[in-house]
Amino acid sequence: MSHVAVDNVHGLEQQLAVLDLAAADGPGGGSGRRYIPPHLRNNEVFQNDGVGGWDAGRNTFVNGYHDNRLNGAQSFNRGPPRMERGRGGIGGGGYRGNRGGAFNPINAINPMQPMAFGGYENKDAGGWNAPKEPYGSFANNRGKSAFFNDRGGNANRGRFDHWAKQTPPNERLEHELFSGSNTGINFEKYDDIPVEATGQNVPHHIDSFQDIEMGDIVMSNINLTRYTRPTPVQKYAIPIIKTKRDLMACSGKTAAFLLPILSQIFVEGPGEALAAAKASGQDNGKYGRRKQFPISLVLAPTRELALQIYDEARKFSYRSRVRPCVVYGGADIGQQIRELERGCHLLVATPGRLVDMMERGKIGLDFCTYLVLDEADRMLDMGFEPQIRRIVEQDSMPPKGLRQTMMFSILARDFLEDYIFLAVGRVGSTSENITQKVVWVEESDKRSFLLDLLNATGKDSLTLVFVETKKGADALEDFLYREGYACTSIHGDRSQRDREEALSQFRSGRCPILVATAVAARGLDISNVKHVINFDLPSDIEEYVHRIGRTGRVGNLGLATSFFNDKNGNITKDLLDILVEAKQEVPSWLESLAYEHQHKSTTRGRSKRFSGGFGARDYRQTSATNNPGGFGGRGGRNQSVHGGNRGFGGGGGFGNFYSGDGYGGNYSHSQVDWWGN
DNA sequence: AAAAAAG
Repeated sequence: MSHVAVDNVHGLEQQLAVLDLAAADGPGGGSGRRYIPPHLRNNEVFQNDGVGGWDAGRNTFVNGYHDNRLNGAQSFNRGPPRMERGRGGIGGGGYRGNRGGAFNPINAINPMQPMAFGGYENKDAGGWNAPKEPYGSFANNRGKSAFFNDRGGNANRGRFDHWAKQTPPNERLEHELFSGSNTGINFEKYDDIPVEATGQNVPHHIDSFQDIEMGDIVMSNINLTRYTRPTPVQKYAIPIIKTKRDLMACSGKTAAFLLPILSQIFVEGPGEALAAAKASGQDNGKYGRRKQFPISLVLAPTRELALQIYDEARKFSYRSRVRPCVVYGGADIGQQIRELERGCHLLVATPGRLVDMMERGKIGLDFCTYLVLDEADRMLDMGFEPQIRRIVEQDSMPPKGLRQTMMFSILARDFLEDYIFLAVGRVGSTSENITQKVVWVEESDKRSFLLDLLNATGKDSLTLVFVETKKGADALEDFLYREGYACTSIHGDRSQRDREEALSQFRSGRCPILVATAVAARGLDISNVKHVINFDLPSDIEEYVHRIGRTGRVGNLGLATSFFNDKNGNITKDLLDILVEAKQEVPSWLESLAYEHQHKSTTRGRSKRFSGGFGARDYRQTSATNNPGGFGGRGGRNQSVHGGNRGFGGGGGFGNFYSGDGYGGNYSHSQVDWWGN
């Protein structure tokens, strides 16, 4: 049980200190001279249309949600969601509420600053624009009273400020949540990671968690998790999200979005969502009781990842009134429904189960103003597009611009509005803290080669073995088991219970060898994986990068060994690129193979997802065209720009994204996978 | 010739 003194002295001065107020042309500025990456150019915000998004409907807010749901077409009339209200800044508009205002020089002042003038004099804007920062010095009372006045006398509304107060500690829960600590993290490595943010009015990044006011609850939980300093993504993402901007980032640690979202929820309270949930509780509809209206939704591609995010959310919402929930397939839905019914403010979900829940009337997204798509590219690859559109666009979720959307991948800008693009160099993928080895191993030799590797590995270090098929995973696990190794496996044909059991046995070290399919490649954060073995190489380089990213986490050293043979021709070139980029040893045979392969294959098609209307192609085509400055391109080398998660070379800056030598030659990724998809 | 996710 630890007590954390949160030093509120940091408030405004600290924030001002980190703001680059003087530099209108700097990262915080909005000068027209600033480079606007092509993927942002068509954004309506830059077209100065001066039409205020929901302004038209602003006065028609009717202090309730029932009305809105009946006339779905007029969703703008439901009144601005929470995030719009405090949008403040000076000069009234607030960033999104006044699109033309993006070019107003006054907005060059960083919106992160909790300014309290502006919204007040404007009667019309009053309630929404008045900051309600309980932490911001002078914003306090005025902001709140304006808020209350505007809302009328709904009793529920008045309670929101309690959400910023810590609830009493619970020793047992605290131990459960925080005892598995992260140890041995080499944070120094982080400081080398380059980050580039593009977009209008990019808030200044923070250098420590104390640099931005996140409130007692969040700060206390940060301390309990022993996160000493923010990762590069967090340094940038936290202020961006706190200033209510949409965000697209190549990679993200869960905390990069959870911390600022929770912090905002604590500040702003449940708003309509609470009222709606309460009303729903009294309304025994067709499907029974209680529809929940989460304030924030996090979508993830795999069940295990959803679970992991949920676990993090539980930590960061400890001692608060926010109740996180998770829903995913393969588990008892009744149990999940009962959990939901106990209250759900932040929902983590896999798409399929969420749609199910929505259809059962258990979840309403009407007041979901924070949407996170984790591993969005992966979800689209996996064919979740219809379900995601169903969730995001074809139901009651506030439209973009009225909600805040954070996406960790570079696809699907359909869902974003006036966003900031964060390009973050990777830690622990192709960076130098992973030693990547590629060895030529014929199919028939793989097993014995694997045994050699396992024998050479220390008994207590974790080894993750990737195979390409579920069948292959079972077979290899059997084999290893018969050979006397403590191992387990995870793949999509195993029951959810077995999957979770396998993961926990692996994590705990009871089974230090895990044989896995792609299900375990992304996002899973298992500390202490010393060795990733690609028993079968994937056909997609992105998948490769994610797999090896399971080792060398958070600055630790890791080893990745890949078995290569003539079945892996399709990945040769990209693999070579990755090795070079990460300054790894390149076997000479791989180099010559890549050369041959390049001259063999002539026309390459595009994979499905490039034609999916998500703007992905636009981005990819253009992303390599310009170097926004500061991170010199590498010129000459033909880097693949494929895949948002292929950040930037370990120490090499931003070469492969903004190669500076034009689009054409950079587009080298094999667009057709092994199965011609 | 596959994996993932709803059941």
